[in-house]
Parts: sequence; structure tokens; C-alpha cells
Amino acid sequence: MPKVSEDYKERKRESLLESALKCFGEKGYQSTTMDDIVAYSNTSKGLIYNYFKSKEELYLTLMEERTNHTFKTLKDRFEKFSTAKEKIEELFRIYKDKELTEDWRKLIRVQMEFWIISARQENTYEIMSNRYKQYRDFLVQIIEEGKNVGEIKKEVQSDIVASIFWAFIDGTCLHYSVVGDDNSYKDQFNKTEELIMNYILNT
Amino acid sequence: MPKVSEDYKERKRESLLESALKCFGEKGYQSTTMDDIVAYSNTSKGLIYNYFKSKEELYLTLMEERTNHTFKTLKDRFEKFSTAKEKIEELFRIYKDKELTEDWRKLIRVQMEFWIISARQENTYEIMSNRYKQYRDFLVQIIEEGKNVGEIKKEVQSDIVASIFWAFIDGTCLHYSVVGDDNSYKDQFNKTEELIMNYILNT
Amino acid sequence: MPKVSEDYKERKRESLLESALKCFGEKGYQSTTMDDIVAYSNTSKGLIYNYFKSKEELYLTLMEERTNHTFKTLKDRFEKFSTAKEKIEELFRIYKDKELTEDWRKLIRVQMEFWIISARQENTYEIMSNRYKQYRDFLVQIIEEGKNVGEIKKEVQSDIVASIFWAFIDGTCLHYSVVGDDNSYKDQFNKTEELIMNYILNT
Amino acid sequence: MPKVSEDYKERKRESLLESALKCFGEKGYQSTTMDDIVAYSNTSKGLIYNYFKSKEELYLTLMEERTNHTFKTLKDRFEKFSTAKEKIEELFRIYKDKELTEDWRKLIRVQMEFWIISARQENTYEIMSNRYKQYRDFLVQIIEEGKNVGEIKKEVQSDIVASIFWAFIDGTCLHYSVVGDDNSYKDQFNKTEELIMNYILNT
DNA sequence: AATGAATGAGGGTTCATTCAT
DNA sequence: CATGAATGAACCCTCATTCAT
Repeated sequence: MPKVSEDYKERKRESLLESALKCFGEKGYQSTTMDDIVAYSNTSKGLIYNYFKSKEELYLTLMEERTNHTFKTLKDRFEKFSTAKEKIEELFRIYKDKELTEDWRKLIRVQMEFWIISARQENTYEIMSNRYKQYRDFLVQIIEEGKNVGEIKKEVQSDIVASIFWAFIDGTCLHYSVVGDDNSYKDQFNKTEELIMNYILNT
Repeated sequence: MPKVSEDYKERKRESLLESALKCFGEKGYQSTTMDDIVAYSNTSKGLIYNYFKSKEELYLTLMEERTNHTFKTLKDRFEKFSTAKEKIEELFRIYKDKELTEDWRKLIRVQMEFWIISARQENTYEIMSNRYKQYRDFLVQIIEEGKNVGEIKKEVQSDIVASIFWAFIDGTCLHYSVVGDDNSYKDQFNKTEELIMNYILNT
Repeated sequence: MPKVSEDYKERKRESLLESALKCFGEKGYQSTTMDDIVAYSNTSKGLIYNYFKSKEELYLTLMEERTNHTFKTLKDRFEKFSTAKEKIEELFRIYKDKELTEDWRKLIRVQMEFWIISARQENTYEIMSNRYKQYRDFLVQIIEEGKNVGEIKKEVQSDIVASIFWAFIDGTCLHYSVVGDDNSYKDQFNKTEELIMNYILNT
Repeated sequence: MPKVSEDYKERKRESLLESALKCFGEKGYQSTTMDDIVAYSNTSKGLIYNYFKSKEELYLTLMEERTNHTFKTLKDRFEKFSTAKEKIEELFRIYKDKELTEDWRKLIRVQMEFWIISARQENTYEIMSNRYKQYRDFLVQIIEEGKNVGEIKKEVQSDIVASIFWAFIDGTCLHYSVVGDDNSYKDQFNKTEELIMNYILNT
């Protein structure tokens, strides 16, 4: 029977993760010190080590949970749509509707940085690779369903299109996070949507 | 062994930059220590500081020179082509012809990491932003020329298409550097080329 | 061993300063390494940086606090004396009563070294200059008071005499710290006191 | 038969010493790097090591030669004076006539610094101690001669007075080099001269 | 004789992690 | 539980000295 409720601990944990995210967004993983996170989260050094056994674990946990959550949210958003067209439009809408804030740019950088760091490490490489495929397959499935009901052209190679889609998304986000041209961002998405839709949809 | 030729010094400098690049590719900027570079380049700690006054300067110089060199090479390759179609095909070819080695994946990561790091620093942000625009404008110009001679449809928004093009390139490279799926890489480029060419070229 | 009292921290701080003083006295500022201080104070390298943000700050703080403390002690000693003669005698006594130890010679050297270092730095120069004037003015005031009550001759130029006094003190200390002739030290003070007293006092 | 004349080498040596002096005056012994001296003297690093086997030797040589030269010059200046009074007046004049430049303040600091450094080293301590005594004895002898011919009071303790004299000189110079008050400097010397002369001379 | 590239030990400083309180 | 003082390995950088040319 713990003195402190499980709920409290969970909220503390979330708060630590969130603080860490803020800091990583500000300075990047390596340049962020545990002291930064302590300062931001208004806790103590020791406490963080009660929840996470190292800076790296904190980082990996954070990124893992974020990715999972994002993916889950993504899937949930699609429950209410039935046609492939609607679903793909929704996919674009997610990005088109993003509020173009400095905060979001920071989040993108955290994500990109994580990919790069992961790719360099034996143990995280596999995970990242699978995660990417998860996202790709999600779109592949939508396209395949569209093909089955005649919405999407039979000859469309769903995996290629899915790959292209995500490449475009991530490329645009990367550029936006670095260059930060708000106008171009929106226009790019609209035009790409048009391009892809024209290509895959049956008329 | 003093009083060496300028040429010798220049080669030394290049060799140091190359060693640094290797190391940054292996571990990333922050995790690479000066000792790593010393070990890789078979020199001594002090010597590096005769050529570059800090690790950061070494890094910035390296990235600066690489970008300039790449851009110059890019432009040179286009001298012999006259039509927009040929030029854009060549642009795709550059990436399609890349040897898909681990080394190249590392180079991509170094480049991506640099963007992210730059975006976080006041003094490098501007530079990176301009560099991106340089690349985009290069393609914009090709498209505009194509429009003028009737190769490319008048209604094509060259800046949007250029942005999309580079977003796709960088997104694909980023994914490739992380996931490393050789097959998908090639197919993506072919399909995207088809998509874009169909969209912009007059029939 | 956290959550310690302010008092504990203060004592730690003092202990670090004292250790530093010992080391600087032994080897001088530049030649003293942080490792020396660590070894002497039986702490760890990192801890010192919790209290002082650099070696230089540690040094400046040390010297600043010492000077202030010395000056305060000096003034306190004079509370109980009322005549100028007594006060000046007391001033001489302070130095005549010094225990002529190797430790004291080291302290002198630290002080002299600090002056020289300070004189070479823009930011410390002003401070040192004022500090010197503080000492001089202290004596000037005593002399002026003596003049007012007729103890000291009206024609005595108090600032010149004060300057001469301190020049003699510091010169003697400097020599003593270098040459270390115990006999001469005492005799010099006695004779100088005689000289100055004869010169300034009304008979 | 050397290719380069002995004379040339001697001049080179002098030039190196002078450059070193300038640099030490600017930054102090420890903070002056061999590169500083190379830059100032327009030579090469290797060359310096042909003349002096280490930075320390260069320093010790410099200070040794300067002291010797100064002492010799001092003695030479006194050849033409016959009475003790004239000689002591001349001694004061040397310092009173100094041009009060920043350069001279630097020279004082170099000298003071040297004393402090010397005092900390086994091997230089003895030398410095003797050098000081040399100066003191020089004055002692003058006073003794004065006593012998009746110029100076018989009861004057020549060694004490000599010690006081040099203490005052060095104290004043030290203060001047740090505080740099041109007016006070002159007045101090005049007044001290008066004080001492009154005390020792027979009327 | 003169040069200055090369060396590497050593210094100041940072920071993830631990653990006594 | 929570704290933050304490630790020390590891990092970047400097600079006296050497030696091939």
C-alpha cells in the first residue's frame, strides 16, 4: 500500500516526460542537461532517477511513448471515415491544419533528431525501422482497401505511393522546421494532395 | 618539419576535414570527440587546432565547404543540358544513381543533423535558410525557363513544385538513411519522377 | 548528502577559500591547479564549481573577501583608541606584532601577486586602485583628526604622509616576504615609527 | 669560423631578451607564451630555443642581466660624486626623475613579479636574497663613509636606514605601478628625502 | 642557421549519476 | 519520498618543447 497513489506517480512521470520534451526541443538531446530538466520541471535530480534510470532511458521512453500515442491518435481519427479518399484527405488535413508555431517546429526537430540518433545505434535502429514500416503499412492498407472497392486504380503500387507520401510529409516538415516558411508549407500540401489524388483515384 | 608548401598544408587541411566527416558520420557531432578525430586522422590534438580554432569551427567549416562544393558540382553537371526536361531528369538521376552504401547513409545523417543543429542556433539559422532557398531557386529557374520555351505548362507554380521536389528528395533520403530499404529507394524516385513530369510537362 | 543547512554550506565555502589561499600561497595563482585545491581541500573537482563558477572567480572572491575582512578588522581595532598618536602607534603595532612565520610570508606574496595581476586587467584595476585609496584615506583621516586637536603639526600634508606610511609598510613586507630577514624587519618598523612620529607630532 | 658573426648573434640575443621583457611586462611571466615572444620579436620558435633552452631560462637570464645592468649603471652614476649627501641625493634623483609612463609601470611589475616568483623557488631564492643585500650594502657603505667623514651622524644605524630606504622605494614603486597616481609619486619622494636627510645628516 | 609543423601532457570545466540525509 | 551535495570520468583546448626540412 503505497503512501503516494499510483495516480500521483503517473502524473509526475508524465510531467517529467513533458519537461524533458520541452528541453530537448529547445537544445537537443545531447545539449540538454539533467539540470535543465530539473530546472524546467521544478523537481530534484534524484527524483528523475527514481522514474528513469538514465538520461538515455528517459529519452527513449519519451520518444517511444510519443510515437505510440501519435500513431494511436492517428488511427482513432480514422474510425469515422469509410472511404479511402476521405481517409487520405484526412491524412493530409492533419498536417495542413497544424498550427504553424515555433513549438511545433521544435517538436519536429526532436523527432528528426531522434531518428538520426536512433539510426546510429544498434539497439534503436530496429525499432525505428519497424516504426517507419508501421506508418507506411497503415497507408498501404488504406490504399489497398480503396483498390478493392474500386476507388483507387488497380495499377497503383500501394507501398511505393505510401513511401512517397511519408517522404513528402517528413521532407516538408524537416524543411519547415529549419527554414520556417509558413506560406510555402500550406501550398505544398495542397498541391501534393492534388498530385497524389489525381494519380491514384479512379475518375 | 616546418616550411612546408602551401599545397602540403592544404592537403593536410582537407585530410583533417575528411577525418572529421568520417567521425561525425559515425557518431554525430556532439558524440565525436577531438580525440576521435585525432585517432582517425593519425595526427595530434594540437595540430588540429593549428587549422581550426575549435571543434565547432571545424564542424561549421566542414559543412560549409561540403555544401558549397555539392552545389557547385550540381550546377556544373547541368552545363551540358539544354532543355528543362533533360535538366530535371538529370536532377533525379543524381539521386537515382547514388550508390546505396552505408557510407552514404552516414553522410545523409551528418547533413540532416547539421540542419537541425543549425536551426537551433541564431547565427547559423540564417545561413541554412538561405542555403535552402539557393537550392530551391536553382530548380525554380529551370522550371521558369521550361515555361518560357513551352516545355512546361504555363500554369505550373514553379516555387511550389520546387519545394515539393526538395521535400521529396530530403524526405526520401532521410528515410533511407534511417530505414535503409534499398529497393524502395529506387522505386520511389522513379515513380515520383513520373508523377512530377506528368504534372509539369506539356504533352 | 543534500538538504544541508546554510551554515554547513557557508563553512564548506570558507573551507574551500582557505584551501585555495593555502595553495595560492604555495605556488601562486597561475601555477596552482584546480587539482591542487581539490587535493588540499579533500573534496572533488566538481564541488568547487558548485561554489565558484571558475578558478578566476574563486581567486577574485578570495582576495575580495580577505581585503574586506582585513580592512574591517583594522577599523575595529581602532575603536578603543582616541588620540591620533595612539592610533598610529596601533597601526605600527599591528605589523610589529606579526608572527614572523613562513605562512605569513606566503600571505604577503599572495597579496602582492594579486596587486600585480589586478593592475594588468582592465576590470580589476579600478577596484584595486580604490582599495588602495581606502587604506590611505583611513590614515589621512586619523592624521587630520590629530591636526584638529593639535596633536599633529598643522603643516603636515596628511595624504603624503599616509602614502609614505603605506609605501613603507608594503615595501618592508615585500622585502620580508622575499628576503625573510627577521631581525631587520622589527628594527625597520621601530625606526620608521620614530622617524614618522618625530616628524608629525607636536612636541 | 662561424658564418654569422658573434656580434650578430649577440644582437639577436639582446633583441630576444628585449622582446621577452616587453611581453612579460604586458601579460606577466606565466601568461606570456613563447608564441607571444616569437610574434613580438619577429623570429621563429626554434630560434629562441637556440639561444635559451627553456622559457624559464630565458626569464631568469633576462632578469639576471637586467638586475646586473641596473646595479652597474647605478654604481657608475656615483663615480662622480664624492660626498654621502650628494650620493644619497643622487639616489633619490634617480627615482624622482623617472618618466612616469605606462612602460615604466610595466617594468616595475615585471620586477615585483620576479621577486615573488623567485621567493617561491628553492633555486632562485638565494640569488634574490643576495641581490637585495647587494643593494642594501651599497647604501650602507655610502652611509658608513658619510659617518667616517662626519657628514652623517655617528649614531645612525646604517643597515636599518638602508633597509628603510629600499623599503620605501619599492613600496612607492609598487603602489605607483598599481595605482598610478603621478602626483603623489613625486611628492612622496621629496618628502621622504627630507625626512631621511634630516634624520641622518649632521647639521 | 632558421623555420614552424607536430607533439602530447596537462589544465579548466562540465555533467550524468549516486547516495547520505 | 524527495533532495541536492558530492563525485570523477571525460571533454575541449593550450602551449612549451622538439625536430625534420
